[in-house]
Amino acid sequence: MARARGRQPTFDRDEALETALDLFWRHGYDGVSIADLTKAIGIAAASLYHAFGSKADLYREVLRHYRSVRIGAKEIADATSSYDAVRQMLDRGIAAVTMPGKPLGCMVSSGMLMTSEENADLAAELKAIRTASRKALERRIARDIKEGILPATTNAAALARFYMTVLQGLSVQALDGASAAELRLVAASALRAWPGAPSDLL
Amino acid sequence: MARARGRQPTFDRDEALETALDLFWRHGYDGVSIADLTKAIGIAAASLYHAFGSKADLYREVLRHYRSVRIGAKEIADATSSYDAVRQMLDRGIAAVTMPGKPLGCMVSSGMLMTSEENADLAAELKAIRTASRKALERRIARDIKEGILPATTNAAALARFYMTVLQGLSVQALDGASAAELRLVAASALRAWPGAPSDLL
DNA sequence: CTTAATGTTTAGTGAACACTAAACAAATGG
DNA sequence: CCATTTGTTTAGTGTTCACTAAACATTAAG
Repeated sequence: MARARGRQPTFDRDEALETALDLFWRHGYDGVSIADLTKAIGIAAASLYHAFGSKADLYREVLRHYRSVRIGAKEIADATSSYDAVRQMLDRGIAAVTMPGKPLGCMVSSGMLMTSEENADLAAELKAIRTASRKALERRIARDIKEGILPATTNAAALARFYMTVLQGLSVQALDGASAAELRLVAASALRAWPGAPSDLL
Repeated sequence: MARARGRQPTFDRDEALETALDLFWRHGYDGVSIADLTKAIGIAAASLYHAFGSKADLYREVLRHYRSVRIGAKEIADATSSYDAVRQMLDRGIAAVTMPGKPLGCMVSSGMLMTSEENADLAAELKAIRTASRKALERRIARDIKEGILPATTNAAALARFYMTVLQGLSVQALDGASAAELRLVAASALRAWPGAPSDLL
């Protein structure tokens, strides 16, 4: 496999994606302009379009890169138990929304929640990602119910939705300045609602 | 008190605020343009500026109107118990984010979470509202601890933050299409984490 | 009726928006 | 060297952005 034929790019595509990730993560899709991106990356607008297609396509690629580093449907399905899946999801979620040197919050949990109709397609893609995670958790919980690990009276859909609710709320809390330690206490509270979790009083 | 001196407005100011509320609620601050507002209200841009000052000022007034109809720091402080405050907060929150005929989600919980730096001041005002609610709940819980209603080992700050986290997550879930009934099950799960709540297994 | 006050409209401001045509630059293959 | 391929730049496109100056319209006070 020889080198590509034409002129070589003057910028590192992965570095540019990281730069775009930082901007989109920090300011959201609407809050970042093409001018912001080209200035931060250090290229002309035409180069950015040549490399990434459009602003929406760049956002999609940034989002794919962002998601590849964190826990998703696959990790949930592969967890040793649904309780462990939830614990891991919350732990990793907290780490993700409070990473030092990175923007606060989560691009998926807090991204494009309210946006114009012209960006409705991108918002729908984010919503689909959130829904897929919830469904994966629901399936993992249902499996534990079928295997008798969780009581038969457990409502898998409701329990999965509850922990997704907490996860999404954690992103808002991080954006409002909560530390990882404070969020771990929140996660601990949430885990007290797990079916069969010990009550500390009475 | 006689009538005002000059020409009478041709539009109802409260109706205009309601229209602006619907737009901002549905599409967020960035997702609504002055052109959107003037078209929906049915007035020229100059009239809107004459009546409301600026887009940011209009948003502030819309937000004040929006908040006046829902539970805030005062209702939390006046609740008969911190548990009741939390239960009411979740119940009313669910009703607010799933009101038929109204936009989904909550302007405060899901508003301006990621925005450009030029709107950082508005985002900070929303953050301040969220923080004030959390602090009010924390004080209400601390009072119940001091009065012996809650165990002395209870962490008021952590518990308040947990239920604010759930409340903010509920808004995302509503935006993603969850029904009020589904969200009530989420709230029920969350209340199982209350100190001394009965565990349904062992 | 005149004056003052207030709200309206038309018609615009300059700036920023996402995006692109066209020419130039640098690389490989023959 | 020449052709081809690819990425670059400059210099724009038309549109939309939030916002406003100035003239006109309607009201009450004097």
